[in-house]
Amino acid sequence: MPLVMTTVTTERFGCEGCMDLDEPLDLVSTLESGQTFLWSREDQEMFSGHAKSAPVFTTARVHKSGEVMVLRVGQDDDGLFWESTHSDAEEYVREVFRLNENYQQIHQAIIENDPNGVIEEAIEEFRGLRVVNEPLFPTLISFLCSPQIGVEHIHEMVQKLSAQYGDSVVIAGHEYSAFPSVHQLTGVTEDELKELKLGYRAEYVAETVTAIDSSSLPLETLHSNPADARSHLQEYHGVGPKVVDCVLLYGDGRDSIVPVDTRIAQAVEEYYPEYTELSREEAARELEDLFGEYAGHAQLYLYHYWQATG
DNA sequence: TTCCAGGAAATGG
DNA sequence: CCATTTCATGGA
Repeated sequence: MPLVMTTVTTERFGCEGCMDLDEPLDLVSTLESGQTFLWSREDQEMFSGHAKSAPVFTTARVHKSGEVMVLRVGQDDDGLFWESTHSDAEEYVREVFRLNENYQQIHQAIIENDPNGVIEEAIEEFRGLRVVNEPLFPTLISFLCSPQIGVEHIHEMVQKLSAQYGDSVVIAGHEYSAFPSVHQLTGVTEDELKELKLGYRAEYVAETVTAIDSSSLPLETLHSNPADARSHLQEYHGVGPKVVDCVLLYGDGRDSIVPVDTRIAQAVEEYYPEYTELSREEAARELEDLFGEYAGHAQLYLYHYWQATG
């Protein structure tokens, strides 16, 4: 189990840039609402020369060169700023936050398909909330850890997995760890995972990692087989109907998928009562039919809207 | 102490 | 096939 530990002596990450945003982006609601658990809010000032009122978020992940890339983002009135160990970090930022998407078009599509106007209200209230586009494997393991616990607790588990088994770098005395690869998690026992307080989810993670590792096809091939991605993922121990939908929406860029959890089920009862009698799986497929190509975004706005009102 | 937090597997009808 | 129970953990 190779653990890469690189010490970088520079005070700063070395590279930085900024982007004007065509559409609003709310980092807090986007990164702290249970879509992704790969970013951490850092209690420190914004980097060089920018306002320090807004929160700053940091992640570490494996760069395409194989090195660990640390990436930090923050906002002020001038736009979205980033600093990183790697000069091409903007590509990663654009991918995660879908900065190249036309959000007016996405919003218009789901508003037009909504029979009762809730989605339009939710978009108004949560302007800047976006569906993230994160890597597949970390997203799968994250949501394997998600049943019956809160967002903060899931985040803790994911950060512990990263610190324990992932590659890391040290910058100015702070260690940043990327989420481990399939290979790095292969062979980790259920007991070791329970020491990280995964509880009964340790069994899910251990068995799923083993299954992926021993499969002849890499996990990423799911992206080119969207038709049977759902049934394939659900063969993994611990991956049920809701987890698989989260993985497809947040970890495979499939905008039309509608995960239905307890909160969405409550929102359906309130705003789409014609689906109340259906199972969650059936309701999910009906909502996808209703909202169309960008139904997953409608789900995210509805999730927040119902949290705020209920 | 009890209840709940972005559920899923195992069991019993 | 559907409904019920059980599964660890931490925080309120």
